[in-house]
Amino acid sequence: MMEKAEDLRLSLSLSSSLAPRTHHVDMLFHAPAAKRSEVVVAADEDRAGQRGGGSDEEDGGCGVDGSRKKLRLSKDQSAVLEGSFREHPTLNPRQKAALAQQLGLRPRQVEVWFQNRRARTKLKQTEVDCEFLKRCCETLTEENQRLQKEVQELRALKLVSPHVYMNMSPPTTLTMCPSCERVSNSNSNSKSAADDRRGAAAEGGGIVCHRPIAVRPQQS
DNA sequence: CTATCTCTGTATGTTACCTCA
DNA sequence: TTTGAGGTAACATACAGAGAT
Repeated sequence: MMEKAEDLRLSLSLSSSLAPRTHHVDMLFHAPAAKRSEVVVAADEDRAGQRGGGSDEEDGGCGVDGSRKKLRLSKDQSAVLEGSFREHPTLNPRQKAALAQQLGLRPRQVEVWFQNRRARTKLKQTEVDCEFLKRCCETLTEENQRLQKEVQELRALKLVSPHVYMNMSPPTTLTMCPSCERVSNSNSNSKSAADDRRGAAAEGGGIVCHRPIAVRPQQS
């Protein structure tokens, strides 16, 4: 694509003329050849853009001193870009060029806008996901506290009045097979939760697969 | 067919600039 | 007028995939 030795020298001099950006130079030394040429092309493209007398030459790209001037996109430009993004979050080269021409921007600017827009979208989604997981966590914590409390109450009841304990209805809406750890709703199947408990107790610890029993504190 | 190289596009993180309270 | 925070355009870097050799 390019003459690499010349390019490397050129890019080094260009980068040193830019604002202090040490790893730019580092990258030119450490990146594979393909990356170096890519960087050079991108840099040249931008400079060509500002030199080239495009419609945005006053505000696009970097100034002659290497400081980068930031273009503020107009409301109309943003609206068009937004609309385009909604239709397709990624652009093919033709769409990019067409959009750039329509908006009076350089294709590179359109490309950058789409990159940043995708990043913003992803960030927003991450925030939403994070909120959702936080709520899940809170719900589970509450549930856990509720169940712990229930366990304590049952332990106390078992000590005070074992007969009541053995004949009471299932204490929770959730049941779990202790061996396979499947959870299901109770109250719907077994003829008697007390039977289950007795059965489990009879089998010395209650390992009865697929036979839902109420979650119980371990016997001590 | 496989390995390697090159190019291109995308994702992600960072920097610099602008606006506004 | 100054200043700090937030938004965002521009840039840096790593990586993946496709095509060529």
